[in-house]
Amino acid sequence: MANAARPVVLWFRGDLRLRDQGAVAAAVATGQPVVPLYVLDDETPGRWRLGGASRWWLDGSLRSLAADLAGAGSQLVLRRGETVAALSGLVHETGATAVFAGVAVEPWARALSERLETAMRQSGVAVHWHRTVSLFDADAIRTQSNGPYSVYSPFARACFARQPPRPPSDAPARILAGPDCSSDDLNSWKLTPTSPDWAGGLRESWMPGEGGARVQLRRFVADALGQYDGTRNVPSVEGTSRLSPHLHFGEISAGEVWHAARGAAADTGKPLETFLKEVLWREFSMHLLWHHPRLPEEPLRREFGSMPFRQDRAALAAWRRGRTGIPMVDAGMRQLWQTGWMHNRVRLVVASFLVKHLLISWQEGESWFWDTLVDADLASNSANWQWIAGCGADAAPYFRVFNPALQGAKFDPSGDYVRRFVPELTRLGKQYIHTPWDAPETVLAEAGVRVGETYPRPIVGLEAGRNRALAAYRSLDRVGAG
DNA sequence: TTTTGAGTTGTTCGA
DNA sequence: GTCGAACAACTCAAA
Repeated sequence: MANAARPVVLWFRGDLRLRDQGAVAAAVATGQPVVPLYVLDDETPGRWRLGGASRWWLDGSLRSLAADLAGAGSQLVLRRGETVAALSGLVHETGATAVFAGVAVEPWARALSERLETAMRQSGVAVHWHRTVSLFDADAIRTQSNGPYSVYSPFARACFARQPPRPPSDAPARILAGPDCSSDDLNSWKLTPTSPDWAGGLRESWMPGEGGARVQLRRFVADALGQYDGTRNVPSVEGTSRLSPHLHFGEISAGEVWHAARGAAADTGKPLETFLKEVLWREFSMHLLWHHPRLPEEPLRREFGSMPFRQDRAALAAWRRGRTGIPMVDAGMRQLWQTGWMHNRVRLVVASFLVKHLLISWQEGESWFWDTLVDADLASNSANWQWIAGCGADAAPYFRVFNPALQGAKFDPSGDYVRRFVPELTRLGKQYIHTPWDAPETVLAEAGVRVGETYPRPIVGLEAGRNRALAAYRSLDRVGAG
């Protein structure tokens, strides 16, 4: 076989797109046939294997990618099992001369990259890495003393001071087809639930895939970006970008999001800056995970390791299912359960409630989010849970305890968000929608609400829970941090 | 090396 | 009803 006819393998991981994807462009630029590959590896990630909602999303994303590849004259190969074995097998079968792939930030994925490189080197196959998920190279943003950042603001300043990301590059029009290879049938992976089929709400809410990502980006930039400052905190309004799952699966590049926002919002200075800072929070989370690989498991500030968290299975179950008796918390947890996503503001409220009012460890919340969020992302999930628990980078002071009733009154004053997800309270007016336990009997009767029967009594008093949390935090020994 | 200013997202209390 | 202070001290980043 002449060398020019030998193919290269294009390995997709958290970058399931053809547009503005460096590994795709580089593989095509070799002029050799390209064998695109996705590997479903449930062994390597350990406890961070894909959760249920993520699997549902992945199914749609892979169908979209396969269709787009077919449109370019190529065919996606699906393999299941340990990644290095799968890749080695494919390289051997096809006689590939090189592998092109994106750089990942998850610790297990980084270790995998190293093992792959070793294995390929022994076979004389080159591995070419490309930055496909972040705006900047993992090691590029550094303090003046050449260390990693652990405070967000200077990190963001450093990002803004750098060359902005390059304009997005187009998807290749044609991809030279490789040799025929065996591929799994995606249906055999059973990524979508059947009995029971709990994904109805997900199907209604989302369009996974590169096409869906671009539709969502255009919609956000046209409809919501101009008012982003005000409406992003109002959960009853679609004021946020809702791009998180698309970004997590790499269906759209962070650079393209950056450019689309800049281009469209030249005259909306403040909202644009606020939105770009949100994009940089994602970047900061990746930065933290890169430099602190234990971030998903251990508190960044070690003195929080002795936090007296409680084991309370009943309370944890009530939180998961949205049966705490606190409307704002229950609405958020039910939105998550039904749609695979929760509004950012409400994530803060439910997370603070779990960790502080219920005094249950942030790792429990992290695990539940991991299984139920379509945008579950190891870096963002762990960094944000640590932040709300007070043990992370740049964390909130311990006495900052969100009051879910007050947060509801402030950001969902009409109660529309609560009523959408907590139908038991549909007929309750806005005066008591966030505090039904305070409502007079006549008001409750009129609304058809019986606290303790049709809707739970609060599983913890807001003031009692707050005081218990403050006492627990005060008990920590802050001497000798780190 | 030392110093200085700054640090996502809040709540409560008392004047 | 509104407003400022208190809630703690500590660590980071940069000059």
